[in-house]
Amino acid sequence: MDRLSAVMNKARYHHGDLEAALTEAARKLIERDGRGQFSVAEACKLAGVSTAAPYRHFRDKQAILEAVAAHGFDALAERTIEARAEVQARNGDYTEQIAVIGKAYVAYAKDNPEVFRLLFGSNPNVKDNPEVNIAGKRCFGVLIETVRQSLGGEASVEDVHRLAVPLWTFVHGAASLLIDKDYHVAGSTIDVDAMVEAAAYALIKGGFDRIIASHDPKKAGTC
Amino acid sequence: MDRLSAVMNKARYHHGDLEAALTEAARKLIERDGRGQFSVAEACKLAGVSTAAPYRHFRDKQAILEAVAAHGFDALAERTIEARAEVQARNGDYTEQIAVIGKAYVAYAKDNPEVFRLLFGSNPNVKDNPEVNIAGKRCFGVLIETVRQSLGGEASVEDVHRLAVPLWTFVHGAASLLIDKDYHVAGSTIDVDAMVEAAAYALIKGGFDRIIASHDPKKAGTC
DNA sequence: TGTACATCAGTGAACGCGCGTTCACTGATGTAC
DNA sequence: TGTACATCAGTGAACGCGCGTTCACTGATGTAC
Repeated sequence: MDRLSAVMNKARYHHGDLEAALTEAARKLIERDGRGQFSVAEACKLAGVSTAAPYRHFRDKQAILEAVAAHGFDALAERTIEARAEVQARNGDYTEQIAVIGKAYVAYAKDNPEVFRLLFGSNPNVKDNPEVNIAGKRCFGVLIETVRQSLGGEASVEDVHRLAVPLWTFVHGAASLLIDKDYHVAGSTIDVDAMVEAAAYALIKGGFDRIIASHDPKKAGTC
Repeated sequence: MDRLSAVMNKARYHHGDLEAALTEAARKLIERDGRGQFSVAEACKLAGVSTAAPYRHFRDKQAILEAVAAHGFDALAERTIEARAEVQARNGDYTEQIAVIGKAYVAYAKDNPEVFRLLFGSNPNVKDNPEVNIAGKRCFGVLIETVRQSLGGEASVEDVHRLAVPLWTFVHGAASLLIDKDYHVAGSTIDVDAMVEAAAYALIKGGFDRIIASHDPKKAGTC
């Protein structure tokens, strides 16, 4: 009885890991209503605490969003690594590894569209947070690493980026247009997975390096 | 004096074209603060009318956003058409026309990032509005038309889409990553224009059709 | 083992704020005669 | 040309609402003796 009531009081009073619980509640609500509709009060209701409780663990609302974003980047990185590992176990084809990373990226966006928007969109800009920024770099690093291996050990950082950035660009465009339902204007059904795979082959083998190398990367520099 | 005071009274009282003035004010504010921060009250202040005035011309706040979006699609279509016309005047190279449409798309996004997000993002979904939807289709039609010409008169709708959709996908990814400052994680400077041009050539000439044709568009259909 | 006390994660009520929208109204405009 | 009147685009004040955040507080936990 003493022990039981102690446990129940603990359950009622000291949450144990309210920080994690609130982050998860926030993630769920963002995914349900969109990041623009997310409110601290609702996250509190879902976590079963008062509206003042979060401020023991988070600076403000923005800090909660940043925690969700950091976890989101971790989850995205994990999915691409897992997808690549499956291909690695079967064979050593780097192009296939790159294609499967792209498909995993799109699949993550499809499964978590609102968190995906939080990760890559802006306003509020969650990427200024150092932890989020590091998690994002780690994410990009999965592709970078694979592209480097595909080009062989002697490839420079610039060479790796020259291929990795367009690959990312295509895959990100596919994920964005898919979750934002923009492909609807095309009016026809689109097999995004097949398209991503085809684009990976086209960009890698379709002479992309040759063509982009003929341009001076310093003229008209944007971004 | 009678005439002058009449003009001044008119200026003070009957706006003339408050609908257009409010739409423009909304566009400016969205571009300045982001669509999430846009408020009807601020648009009224900028247009110099009371907060009740908009409801003579717009159903609600959402309707104002829809008006901005319809204009945005028109402006985007105009920019791509203009860019294409310049190339058409010089030569008949369809690949160059396609590339320049892509660069115009990215340039529009760079110049109007928040309106671009309004056009292609979601929440609130402005694309359900018929006028916005039609304007969006007209926009996509510029690329479709050019791709059709590049493939020759006998190309089917499916063939045209098979090439146009990946081209759009790449360009949209470039625009998104650029305005959302996501290329920052790459850490290196990126010449987006050169990349878009190179990708257009790679996707058109790099065997894209051949590869994507080897996949069954009906299996694992997404979107 | 028992007691006193510092710590700290919660509560519940309240705040100030900005928002979208509505209301009864006012006065300028256009038209019929 | 002048007058009466319907129309309609504005005003100004107010509403109800949900929000992020703060406050003094309470009571459970962990520790020193």
